[in-house]
Amino acid sequence: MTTARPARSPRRRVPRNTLNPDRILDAAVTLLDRDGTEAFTMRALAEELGVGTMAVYSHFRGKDELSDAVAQRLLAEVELPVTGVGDPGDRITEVVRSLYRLFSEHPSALQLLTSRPMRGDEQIAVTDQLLGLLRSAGLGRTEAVRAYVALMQYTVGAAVWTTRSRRRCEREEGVGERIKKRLTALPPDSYPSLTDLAPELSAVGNMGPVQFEYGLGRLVRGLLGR
Amino acid sequence: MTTARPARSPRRRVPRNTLNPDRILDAAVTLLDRDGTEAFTMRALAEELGVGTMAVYSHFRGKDELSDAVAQRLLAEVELPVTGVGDPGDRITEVVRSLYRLFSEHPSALQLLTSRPMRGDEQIAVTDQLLGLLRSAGLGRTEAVRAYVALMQYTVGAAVWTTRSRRRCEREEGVGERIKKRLTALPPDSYPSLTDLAPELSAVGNMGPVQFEYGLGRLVRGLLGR
DNA sequence: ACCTGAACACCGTTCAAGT
DNA sequence: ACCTGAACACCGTTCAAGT
Repeated sequence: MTTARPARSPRRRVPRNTLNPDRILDAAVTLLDRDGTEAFTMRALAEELGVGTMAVYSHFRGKDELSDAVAQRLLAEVELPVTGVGDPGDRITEVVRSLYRLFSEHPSALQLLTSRPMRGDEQIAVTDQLLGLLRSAGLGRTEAVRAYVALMQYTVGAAVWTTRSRRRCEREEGVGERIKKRLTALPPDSYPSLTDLAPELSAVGNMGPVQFEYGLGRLVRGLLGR
Repeated sequence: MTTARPARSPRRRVPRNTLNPDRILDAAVTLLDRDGTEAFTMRALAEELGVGTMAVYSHFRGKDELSDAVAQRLLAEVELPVTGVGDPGDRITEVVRSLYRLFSEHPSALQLLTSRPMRGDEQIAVTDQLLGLLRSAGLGRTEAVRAYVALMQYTVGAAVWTTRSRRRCEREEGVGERIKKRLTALPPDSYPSLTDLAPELSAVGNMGPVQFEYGLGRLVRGLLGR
């Protein structure tokens, strides 16, 4: 029959070989950045690509394998500073900062990267560089590993935190004002610091990078022991 | 007809008022701790409670409202040290540590707590206490707020990281050995630090609390500037 | 008021079929 | 080999109905 389907899309059979892993990954990243993790659906992805839902399965075993590949591709974007000179502390800060930038630019990458083990070459290169820098900053073997993990933990946490408060600011209007109102309405006897610092607290929402720099700087200082 | 259903459960109509918000929350936490976030389903929850799927909807508007309530209940478990004396740095460490413990004991709470804005009185009390301690440690108004956020970010990140690697250790056998093998197999010329520190790196998986203490100690030191 | 099942619009994925 | 639609077992939720 030629009766039109419920209008989903007037797509006819697409020429063969229009799809390949790269095109799929591009579309996946686009979809993820534009609509977020919960909209990252095999069906939505196929729609984005203008193909049938099952077409993607010819190139990836399933959503899990696809998600792994997306994480890989995003990690490959992290640019490592090649400059071999300079204060180790500064260079550490640089590498970690570029990781944080990745998470900020691709908020949904975060969930992908934190919800699955970090395999892959890109991750390996970053790790090796950081460990080397920490060692050359004078840390012992175990200490360097601990410091590396602490840096990763802080970065992931900062990114999760930032992403969440940014999402909130986008969704609701005038969040800062509302927070301030709620804080100043609290009983000062029970919550003296909270009411006192209401102005500073309500401003914290939209200062992701500044906040990250602050914490990272202090953490590096604490880790390197000066 | 009296033909048995496909055996889902031989449940008959349950007496009224067997359900209440508290019982539901208990079951939700149990389910979450036992089977994880992805198994936390309205249908599974109903099964756990021995009621029909829709029974829960008489007490919560939907899964979102229920999830909020679960997050609330878990936060209420955080015990705040009431001791009003002692080094501010130590007391800060104590509060943050108890937050981390909450996340460790209820891994799935983490996703709940990070995926939605922290509203609720429990969160407020923790925040006020930390801000007060940071101020009494000599930090300025803005600095105290920044330090508070940095501490939260580190805690969330550490919890996410720990949870993930623990899940991985549970799922797969002998992860440490496998990681070590993979690391020592890498070309030492390209990744000198990684291959050199293979023993320390492969041991990092199962030392959550120790690692957390290390990073937290250094972060606090950096934040308080000594 | 509280609990029920059927039904709806989603999801990932299997499978047999088209080209 | 690559792409297709139908179908299956899930999901959250609406709705009319039972008690």
